[in-house]
Amino acid sequence: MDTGQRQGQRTATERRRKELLEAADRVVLRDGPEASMNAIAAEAGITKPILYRHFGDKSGLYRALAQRHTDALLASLRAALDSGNDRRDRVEATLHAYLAAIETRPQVYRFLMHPAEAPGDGEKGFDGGRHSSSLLRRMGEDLAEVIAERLDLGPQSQELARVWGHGIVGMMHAAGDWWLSERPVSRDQLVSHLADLLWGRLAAAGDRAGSPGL
Amino acid sequence: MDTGQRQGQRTATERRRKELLEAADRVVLRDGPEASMNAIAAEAGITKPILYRHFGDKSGLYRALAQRHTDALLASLRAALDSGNDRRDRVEATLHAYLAAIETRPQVYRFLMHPAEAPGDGEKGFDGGRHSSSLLRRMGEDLAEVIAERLDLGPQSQELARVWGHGIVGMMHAAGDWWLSERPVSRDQLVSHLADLLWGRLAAAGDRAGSPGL
DNA sequence: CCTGGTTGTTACTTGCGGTAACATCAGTCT
DNA sequence: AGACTGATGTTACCGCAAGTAACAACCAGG
Repeated sequence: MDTGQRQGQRTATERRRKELLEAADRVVLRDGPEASMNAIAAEAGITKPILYRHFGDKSGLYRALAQRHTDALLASLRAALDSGNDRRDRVEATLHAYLAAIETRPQVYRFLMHPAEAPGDGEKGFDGGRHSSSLLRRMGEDLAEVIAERLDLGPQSQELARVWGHGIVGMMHAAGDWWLSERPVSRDQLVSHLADLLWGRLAAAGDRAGSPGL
Repeated sequence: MDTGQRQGQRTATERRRKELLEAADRVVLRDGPEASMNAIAAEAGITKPILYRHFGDKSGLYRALAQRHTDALLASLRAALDSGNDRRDRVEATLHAYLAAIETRPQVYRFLMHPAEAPGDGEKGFDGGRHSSSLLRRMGEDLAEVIAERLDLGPQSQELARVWGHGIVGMMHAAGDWWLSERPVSRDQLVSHLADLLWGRLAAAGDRAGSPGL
């Protein structure tokens, strides 16, 4: 049996792959998501074809790269969802975890939201809005799952949970993106304002005097 | 004085520009945002350099192209915000307007959210998350403005309005994007679920029996 | 007639993603 | 030992897209 050797080879290739991913990571974090395959190969001390052997094409590399960061971020969000004493605490902790992540490593964040899709990416024509980063989708689905399993939402709970999951994630994302680029308020304030929004303060607020009303 | 002639030239070039934009529009709607400058030029019956003379570079063309659609969409959203009888009606009408737009013209939607940024796009390095489409930002700012001028939110109303504007827009966007690609529910249901979320039903829902609580 | 500006062209450069063909070295099978 | 396998690595190339000269033609006004 040659599994002994096969195993050795296997782990060796995987170690190599990991090294390549780390090199790619450095380059992407330094040069942004538009980093060329040549640049990444150079950083790893090799040449292009090797990258292609390991990852197929650019989007393959980027997917592998994205998954590591995505997994890490999702784990921290899940942890935050299990912390705190009441629901508001948990929601605020999760928002904090997300915002802290994008604040401390904006390059990673930018990369994750912008997977730099392959130019010739399969079917053409009416394919709807399939552009979005898979991170948003995964976060939305994960949150939906948590909501569905922990909250009692009556008959349509499945649909509701998914809509809310994606909606809340989108809210967090867009607000975070805007906040990151302008920093008009502190993180604490941002979190608190977003939680207020989720707690229905928009519906409860009074119309301004003399306005047509909202 | 040659202003007469200059004016004539001026309007002529602008008419030409408009024609070029319309050709570009057709191509982008047919081939997606990755349409090449060559293809666009061919559709317009001319060659590349003319496009470059009019729009500088690809991102210039795309910005011009995006602005037309963005303006149209924003106008329809503003109209929706002024319709209806109570606040919930108005919010639902706005959600409907947005979702109807992306539903009936997904290619336009995809293009707007994905401006296909120029490869060498200016400053490098730590530039935070400046990736996002300008449409989201404009919608967020517009909504913030409406909220601030119509709602009485106490002392921090400016901050609150902006956070909410971007947050709500992000919620609408992410939920819409997900919905467009999976179509798990009807548009009416989606709108109603999202409005429920904004109306604080997440905070009000009860914990499921036996769950750790959310 | 000639000069200046606009419209258009062809032909080029540069840089990217991706691939083919070839060389090499390590361990395995007989 | 020597042939076989399979991974690592190379150079050199293809095709294509963005962007840029450099040149040709037309059409005013002096």
